[in-house]
Amino acid sequence: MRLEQAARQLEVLGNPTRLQAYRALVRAGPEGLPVGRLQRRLKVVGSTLSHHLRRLVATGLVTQERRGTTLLCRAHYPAMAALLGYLADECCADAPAPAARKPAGARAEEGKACA
Amino acid sequence: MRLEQAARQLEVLGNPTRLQAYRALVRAGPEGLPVGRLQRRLKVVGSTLSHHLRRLVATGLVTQERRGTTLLCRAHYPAMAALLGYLADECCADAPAPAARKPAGARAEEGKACA
DNA sequence: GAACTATTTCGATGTCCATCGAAATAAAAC
DNA sequence: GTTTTATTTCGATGGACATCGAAATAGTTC
Repeated sequence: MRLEQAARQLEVLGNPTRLQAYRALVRAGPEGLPVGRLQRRLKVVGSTLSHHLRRLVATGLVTQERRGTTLLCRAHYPAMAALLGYLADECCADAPAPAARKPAGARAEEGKACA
Repeated sequence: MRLEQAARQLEVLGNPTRLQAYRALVRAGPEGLPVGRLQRRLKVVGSTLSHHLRRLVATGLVTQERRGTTLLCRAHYPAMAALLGYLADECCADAPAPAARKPAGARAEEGKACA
């Protein structure tokens, strides 16, 4: 059921407002950004942003940490790496080898169209 | 408005059935798969699969080509690469350099957390 | 052109989601 | 403890989507 998890994360990233927020966090790096700064940057109503951040956190793409009165948000990079890997890995895994037989134990590298 | 395009593609991939179909095509490699084979593999009603494929094609993630009576579907790898790049690129671009000043013209490589 | 296979379009149904404003909570400052 | 700032929860609204079965279309074969 790994597919379900990936689909959930992709769906969460598939909303323009959420994608914008997530990208801002990715750009911000390990220091992250507080909710308020995100809100001002994206020009979105607070309650709406809160809703979106909740979904990002729920799927493991973003983490939050209290910092006094503000809430610090950070992109969770391992989750991003896993998701990208899920999409890119096994590319052409089922493709018939163009000419040569794949040697046993070797990953099919020939014909990789998504290099 | 490149963000809108990326969000649309992510949202399209964010449905389990569609993600399954897309992954099957990615695995299949450049040869692609006909609709009927996808249908049997995913065990999904024909009309539903047709609906999903239409969305994958509409966002440029999949291409189709008539092959006699069957319709051949292929993952469009440049689109996938562009989407993955959109997510991964500019990681930490806004992050303050930890110690050294970034030399002018050089991309901030230090602190890249998503390597 | 009739029969057959492959795929799509249509119409209907139920569900989930984005967005907002107002009110509620959390934490700090005074 | 009251004021102030930061963020969330609540409730409502309008719109989009997934799924299905039945009927329609495209293309092949006889």
